Amino acid sequence: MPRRRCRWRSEKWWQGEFRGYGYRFTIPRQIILQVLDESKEHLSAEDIYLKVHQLYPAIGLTTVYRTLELLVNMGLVSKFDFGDGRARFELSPKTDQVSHHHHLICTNCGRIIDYNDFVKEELELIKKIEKELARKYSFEIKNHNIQFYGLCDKCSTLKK
Amino acid sequence: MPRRRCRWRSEKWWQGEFRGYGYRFTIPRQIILQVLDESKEHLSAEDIYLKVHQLYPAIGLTTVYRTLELLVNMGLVSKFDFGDGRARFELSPKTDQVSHHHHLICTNCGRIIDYNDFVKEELELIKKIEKELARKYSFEIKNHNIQFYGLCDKCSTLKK
DNA sequence: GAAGGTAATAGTAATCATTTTCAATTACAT
DNA sequence: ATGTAATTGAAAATGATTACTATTACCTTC
Ligand SMILES: [Mn+2]
Ligand SMILES: [Mn+2]
Ligand SMILES: [Zn+2]
Ligand SMILES: [Zn+2]
Repeated sequence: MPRRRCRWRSEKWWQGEFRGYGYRFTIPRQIILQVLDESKEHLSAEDIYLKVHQLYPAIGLTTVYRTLELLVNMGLVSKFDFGDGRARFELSPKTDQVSHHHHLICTNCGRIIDYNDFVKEELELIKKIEKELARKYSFEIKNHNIQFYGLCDKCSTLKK
Repeated sequence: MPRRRCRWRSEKWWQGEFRGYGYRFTIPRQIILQVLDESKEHLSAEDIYLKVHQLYPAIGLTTVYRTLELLVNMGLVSKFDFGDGRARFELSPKTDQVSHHHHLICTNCGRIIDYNDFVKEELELIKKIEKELARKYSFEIKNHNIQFYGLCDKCSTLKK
């Protein structure tokens, strides 16, 4: 019978990331990562704050913003703008079970659909583009953002 | 010798668009379009306001915002978010001499590079994706947004 | 061409996501 | 256990965008 390590909050692998960067692995940071890890949605800073607040009411909104910025810089979290005036966050693909995907955004109801059907082909093209642009513009690509805007099934039929 | 039509402000073709929609082609709208037409940059609402203000000081910032929203809805203008907290605008590709292009964004200095080297290939892939996603998710794609983040030549060498 | 009705406008105030400030607390190497 | 720099939370500031309201421009009808 495997001995279960006694731990109040699960010690995910990313604790090591923090140490590597010389950052402290504090309770707010743990909780915020936990919340991100447990959600499949595209949470805003305030969404995250509210969930965090349930687990640990002492944590302030400012800390959520600060931590998210840190996590984005560390590459653990991706930040998106879906056009509704607030930033959205999700755990980065490499981070976990989450696979690399892109987004469909309904401009009517705001629904976000993750898709990764074509991500492989997209990534191939991107890799090619990346090389050429690096040569032509001496531009060092670190990241990309691909999203499609339109109408989801419900909104599409509704408009007819 | 071609007779030059006497006109104070050039009557661009988009005047027709307005009438088609049942909108008035007012002076603020003309000036704002003119400013967009004459600029190759990616202007924020305030950038536009300042330029407009030089030509026609009576026009207010609110009108700039309202007009931009209208123009975006009409499809004459494209709105972008390059991550610096303010929206950026440019005349839509179909509109004019402007060709369809995508953007490279330097995350260090904020420089924006237009490129259209691969846009053709990208658009082919997009068209394909579009069809499949429309089938699979019943999602009606109207628009897309592709941008690359990284370091421009200057910032790239600076960091070494 | 004048009156009436509606769309559009300018200036102001309000909103709201995000940052900044700063004193108090905490993690953690010693 | 202690010292110290990193981190935090509350409050205030910021800054882009939007809402409100009175005024104006434009178009239609007489
Ligand atoms: Mn997603
Ligand atoms: Mn451009
Ligand atoms: Zn929808
Ligand atoms: Zn740069």
